[in-house]
Amino acid sequence: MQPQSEIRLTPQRQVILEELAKVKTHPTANEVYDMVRKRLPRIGLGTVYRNLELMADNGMILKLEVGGSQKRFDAITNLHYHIRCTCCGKVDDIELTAMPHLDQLASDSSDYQVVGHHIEFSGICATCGEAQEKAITN
Amino acid sequence: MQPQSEIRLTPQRQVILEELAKVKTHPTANEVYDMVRKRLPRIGLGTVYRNLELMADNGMILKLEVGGSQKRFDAITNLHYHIRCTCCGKVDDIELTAMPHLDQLASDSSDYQVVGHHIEFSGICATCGEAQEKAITN
DNA sequence: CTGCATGCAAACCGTTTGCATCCCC
DNA sequence: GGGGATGCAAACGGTTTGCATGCAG
Repeated sequence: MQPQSEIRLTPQRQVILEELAKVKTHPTANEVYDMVRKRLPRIGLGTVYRNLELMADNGMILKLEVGGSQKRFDAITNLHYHIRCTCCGKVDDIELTAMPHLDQLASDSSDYQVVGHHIEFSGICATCGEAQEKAITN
Repeated sequence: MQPQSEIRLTPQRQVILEELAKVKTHPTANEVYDMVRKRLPRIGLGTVYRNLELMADNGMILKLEVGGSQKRFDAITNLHYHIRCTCCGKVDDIELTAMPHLDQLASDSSDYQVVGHHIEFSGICATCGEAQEKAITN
């Protein structure tokens, strides 16, 4: 997770990093692409994918492999957990103290070299919940 | 999670269910397809996808939305956790007592209606670990 | 007879990759 | 001038879907 090797901070990479740090959501690669494109209209989608991947490998950002078909990215790299709306797919942080000791338990009860864990809650977000209620009362 | 509506148990569905129950791994849709095809050579991949989805909606099986690009399916539907090999993608069960109370905590600290959670460990499985060591000592 | 289920193939979507060009060192 | 980075477009892998046919109730 620590930097493997210093990577050159090209304008594209810098903008990707800045835009990612700017939001508290956990955008997909495509959403990052849209954000970045406003500042660098000629950037290619491939470049965004390549650099997100690269920066995740370097520990500069976090690649969230959550449920749903798309990967999401996070500028906050310390251990924290997420909740995903099963309705709209939105992903939010969950304020829950990290439980790094779980890794030890998992290590004891398996023949894996455990490197980490992630907890993903699922639920209905406030927005989708309201929409549902409206649909029912109609 | 409880059965929404009884679904008809066609031969295809029965075979899918049986084959899924037979293995302790967590096969992808394609792996299920391969298993089922040995008994029903003319079954279509679309049918497998449609029925896995349907049976998951009915709570008859579990759809695992773990990291990696593919969904996996599990005949064991009670709450339990998993570990995924970051090297080969294999998914195993982790013997760790379920912590259903986490849902309450998440509920308290968010504006979601929490419906559940899943813990996914990541690590290197025994097979991949050995392969790595061999590669180094060579 | 009607409707759901199937097999098949084409479409789809997110992601990756090959390649020619560009730019920094 | 050389090696990595980029833009672009084509390829890819997993999944979904439309449609004609089949079969159970």
